[in-house]
This record gives sequence, C-alpha cells and structure tokens, in this order.
Amino acid sequence: MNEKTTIYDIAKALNVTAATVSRALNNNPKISAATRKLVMETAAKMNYKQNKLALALKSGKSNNVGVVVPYIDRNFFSAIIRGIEEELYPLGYHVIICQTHEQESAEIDNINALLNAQVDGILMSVSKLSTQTSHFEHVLNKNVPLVFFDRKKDVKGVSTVTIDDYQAGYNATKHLIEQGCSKIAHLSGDWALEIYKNRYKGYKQALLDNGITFNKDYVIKTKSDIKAGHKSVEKLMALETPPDAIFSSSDYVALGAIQQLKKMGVKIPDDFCVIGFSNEPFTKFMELSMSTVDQLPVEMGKMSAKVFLEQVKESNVKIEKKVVLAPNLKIRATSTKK
Amino acid sequence: MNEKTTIYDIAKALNVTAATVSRALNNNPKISAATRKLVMETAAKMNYKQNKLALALKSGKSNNVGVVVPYIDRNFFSAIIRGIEEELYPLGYHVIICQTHEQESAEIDNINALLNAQVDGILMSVSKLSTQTSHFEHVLNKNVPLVFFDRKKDVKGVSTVTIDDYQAGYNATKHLIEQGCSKIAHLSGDWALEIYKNRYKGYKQALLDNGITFNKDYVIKTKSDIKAGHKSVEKLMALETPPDAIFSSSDYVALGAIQQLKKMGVKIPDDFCVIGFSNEPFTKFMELSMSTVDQLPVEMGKMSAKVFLEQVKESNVKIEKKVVLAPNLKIRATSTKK
DNA sequence: TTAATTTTTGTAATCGATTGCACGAATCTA
DNA sequence: TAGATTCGTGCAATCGATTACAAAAATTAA
Repeated sequence: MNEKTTIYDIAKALNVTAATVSRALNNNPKISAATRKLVMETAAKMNYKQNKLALALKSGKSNNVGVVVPYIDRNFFSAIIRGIEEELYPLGYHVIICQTHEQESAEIDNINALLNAQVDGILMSVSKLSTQTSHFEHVLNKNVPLVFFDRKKDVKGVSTVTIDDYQAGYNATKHLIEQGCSKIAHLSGDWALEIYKNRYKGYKQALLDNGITFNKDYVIKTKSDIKAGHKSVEKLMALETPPDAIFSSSDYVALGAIQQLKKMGVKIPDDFCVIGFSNEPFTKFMELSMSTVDQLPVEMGKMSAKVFLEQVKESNVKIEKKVVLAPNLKIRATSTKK
Repeated sequence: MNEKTTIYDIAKALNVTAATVSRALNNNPKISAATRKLVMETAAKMNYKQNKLALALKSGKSNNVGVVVPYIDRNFFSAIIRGIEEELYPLGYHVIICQTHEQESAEIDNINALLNAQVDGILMSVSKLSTQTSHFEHVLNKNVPLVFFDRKKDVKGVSTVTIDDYQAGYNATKHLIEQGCSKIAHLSGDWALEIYKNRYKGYKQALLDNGITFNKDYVIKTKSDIKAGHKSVEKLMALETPPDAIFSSSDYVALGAIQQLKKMGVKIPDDFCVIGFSNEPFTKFMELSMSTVDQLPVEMGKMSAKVFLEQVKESNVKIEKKVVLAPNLKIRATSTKK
C-alpha cells in the first residue's frame, strides 16, 4: 500500500514491458484491446497513480503556473487568484502562489524560482517598487508566457488584462460632479504604475469636460493605507479653499479620509462626498457604505487565465493581447446627497 | 539565450562529464578548487539554472506543498495562506493552492491531484460537507505529511493547528454576561465540524457557570452567510421571550443579524449585544464596529508550516502534534454598553 | 503453403540531475 | 624508488514516464 507503484511494477506483474503499460494507459491505438483491459485493471488494482513529475520532466510541461501578487490576503488579489484557479484547475493546471510584499527583489526571486520550477506560465501584478524590466524579458526569453493583470509594465511580448482605469476615474469624477461637487480632490498612488496615472487622467479630463478648473493642489500622491488617508485630509482641509469631494485610488486611503473628515466634523455626504477604489468587502458595511469602483477581480482572474491558455495553444505565434475590462462604479452612501 | 542550458552543456563546453559539473555546483568536496571555479564561472556565463523537476524526480522531493481551503478569497483563509507562504518560501518551498468550494468531491480531487504532483506535504482545512476520512488516510499511506488547520477531522496520524474554540466561545459569552445580557442566543454552524461544536460548548458552559439557564430555543444552526443572519433574527425575535444578545460563530451571520435587528428597530448595543467570529476586516469598519473573535490566521498559517517542517525533519518518527492557539476576543462597539 | 501485410509488443534513448563505484594520476612514506 | 595513500574524475545506473524504431506475432492474400 505504502509503496508507490510505477508502470514498471505493473509491467513486471503482467510480464510485459513498461512501454506496453504506458501505451495501454494512454489509450494508444496500437495496443490490443485485451492487453489494454488487463493493464487498466491491474493498474487500478495496484492503485497506480501517474507520477506527474516524471511526465513533466519528459514532456517539458509541468502543468503548473505561477501567480505573483503583492499580498494574497488583499481581497482584490485573492479574488483574482480565485478566478485564475477556477479557470485553470479543470484543465489540470495547478496554481503556485508567490507574494512580493511590493519588493522588487522578492519579485525577481519569485520569478526565478518559478522558472526553475519549470512553470508553464507566469501571471502577475507588478509590484509597486518595481523599476527594472529585465526580469520580465528573462521570462519571455525562456519562452514562458507572461501575463500582467491590473498592474502592468510596458514590456514587448507581454499580454495584459486590466480594467479601463481612465474610464473608471472619469466616471467616478463625473458622478461626483453630478452630485454637485465642484472642488474635487484626488488621492493617487505612485505614477510609476499606469493604473494610478490613468485614474488621474480620467479624473482630470472629467473636470475639464465639465468646465471645472483643474487645481493641482487637490492632487496628492500617497501610499495605500488608512494613515495616508488621515494625513491627506489634514493637508487638503488646511488649504485656503478646501475641497468638497475626494476621489481616491484606494479604498483604504478613502477609509482613512472618511475617518479624518468625521473627526473634523465634516458631514458626509451632505457637505463632502467620497469615492474609493477596489470595492473591498468592508466598503459595503461601513457606517456609511462607501462608493467605490469595482474592478471585477474574479473576472479579471478568469480572463488572465484565458489569455494564458491562448498563449499556450498558439505557442508558435507570439501574441500580445491587451484585454481591457469595463469598471463598475458602485454608488453608495458616501457620495449620494439627498 | 533562448535555450535552457543543462549540466551537459556545461560539461561539453569544458570537456568534462556532467557528473563533475554536478559535483562542482553542489560544492562536493571531492572536486578540485580549480575545476569548481571553472565550472561555476562557466555556469554563470551560460546562464545555467537548475531544473527543479529533474531534481525532484531524482530526489523524490518536489519542494512543493499543497494547501487546500474552501475559498481563497475569504480573508481568514487567505491570511492563513499568507502565513504558510511566508514561513515556507525562505526554505525553498512553493505553495500550491486548491479550493474545495466546501465540496467533498473537490476535496478528494484536489488531494489526489496534489499527490500525483508529488507534493511534500498537504496543509488543509476540511470542507464543511466532508464526511469520509479515507482520502486523508490515503495521504498518510503515501507517507505524505498532513496537517489540518482550523477545521479538522479526527484522523490518526494527522497533526492539527487550531484555536481553542471552546475557550473562545466561553470568553465571548462571559463577556456578554458581564455586559448585563442574560438571554444570550447562539448562532452556530454544522456540528459535523468540531469548531462549531466547541464554540457551542464553551457558550453553554459560560452560561451554566454564571447561573444562567440554558435555553435550547436560543441555539440555531445556520449556514455562514448574511441571509442566514436575517432569518435567524426573525426566528429569535418571534420567540415568546426574545434574547438580548447573540454570540455568532460567523462574522457574516452576525452582520446579517445586526442588519435585521436594525431593521426591526432594536438598539445595539444598548438593548442588544452582538459578537461575531473571525475578525473579518469589515467588522472593524461597520457602522458600529463589531465585536468578534480573532483567530490569528497568519499565526495559524505559520504554525501549520512549522508543524509540517517538523514532520518532514522527523520523517522516521510518526508525530501527531496538536497545537492549540489562544483566541483573541476583540471587544468593540456592538457589545459595549455605556 | 508461402509471401506480404498488418498488429502488437519490445528495445532503447530521452528528459536533467545525482551518486556509488572504479580507475588513473598525483602525492606521500619508508 | 617501489608501494601505499589520497585526490579528482569518469562510468553508468537511477528517478518514472514517453516514444521512435525494430522485431515478432498474427492475419491476410495468392
């Protein structure tokens, strides 16, 4: 029971060769029906299980894909992983998870480890502190498909799955304007990441399209945590003309902003509207449910998996697909004036 | 560049055998310093990367561990995975993720797939609908270490890492009593899972220890979603003597309960206290921050990883370790009377 | 009945690394 | 300087599967 049975064990038991056993198990047509049946039965009886490692070594396909994200316990990322897993598992793939903690060095480490483990592809969201692109090119040089989701870098040969961050920023800002806000601030992230830049661009364009002057004092680049929200609001409210709304690129920053605004006695949503970004689960259950932008992470994960699969199928052709999903504005209490 | 270089390529380049290259790269003492240096340099120059698949096949160790959870986008589970990953990654292990969606069939599938992939161990939380144990014994028969975290089944040879659910239930209930509540209801889950049974037992004992009569009408077994919370409250409030507090085994159910209570005009916490379970991120940011029990998932993940590592180290001895972590009661607004 | 086909099975190489054993060369001992 | 050690390297098997190619067996054709 304990011992693992191999095709050689089956072969010995039936007095044939391993080649015959292998062919029988793989339904190779050049095997007689009788032996096939015999082999199948004996295999079942001996509790044979194919050793995927041996298969992987022989075939060069490990049936593993690597997924690299900053943190797996951020809902946005774990939901993406869920999507990826659900799409790939039925096809026999396994998903190997790595975290970067937003460190480029960890990102490089992870990628190398995944390549050494002979993964069939890498799906990832670039870490914030990532500046180089050589490790991505390295992946492509090894002919391993690479797909960026959400956060991407401009690398030739890499397919990407993102949402339309520009549109998301535009829509969110427009919604705030429609609520009667005219002094709209924007809490952004590091512009080295396109997502933040694009949300900002959408924000700016929405202002211009609606005849609102852009005020650069209203734009603050921050980290993505609650404390950053506190500080940003302090700064904004100390301005000569404080804003009357915030569009934040992060739900956590928006949460911090709301906490600080409350502390300062500002009435939300009547005197101040807030919209976050990501539709983190907590946004729905806050004292005032928070408006935010849903990025459809499960869909994004599934789409990334599909793009990867296409890449595998057409391994001869170099495809560089750019999928852009439509964001979904969730209008809730923090931006709904009576 | 494109081609993967093997030790054979290096061997050919240096006019030695692959054996020498292998030994040099592994710092085998029986290789001369000169050749070692030469091999190392050539390997670096040719951009050699060890093929872990070949190594795994040869050594019988894949350096992969499987982690099986119901859903990865539940914060409790993703935080555990984070803990596991952080503990094992520095040691060269990779974490393969599988989801069961609470289905036993998926659980069995996942386990088999992981075994075929030759994982070095399986860490998992048993699915709710799981009734058999043969697939667990199957893992042990193959000499693959198995560790249950949080949700466990009684299987000989399996180590477990859990929190003291009895104590958690006891403490939560005692706290409610101290707040002046005396008609405390309990929303539980399927008692096929020990965690729910133990929380219930702790709840009951706390009542008895404080001279409160146990009322079985106050105990409801439900699913773990928001709607279940709505329905349970409807039932409870329709009782002749409705309760004045709820200790829920799930944050989601507690959330549903709170929503329904509000709808019915019940004042929380003054007239009714609520405590949930799991410390899901949203509990902190609700209209009234929710009291709950923190299960220290990251710690639990790390501990599970450590138990696995011990098992690997002492592969000759069969250890069956039972680690019980202390839960952490988070007292917040929903159970704090003025 | 014998030659020509077609089926079925076996032989052996391969994927990429590790390692016990053996062998030649260098070094040491007396 | 002959004999004993030590050192460094090569040979070949191994992990478990797949698969061209060859060979044997069974079937068909003449």
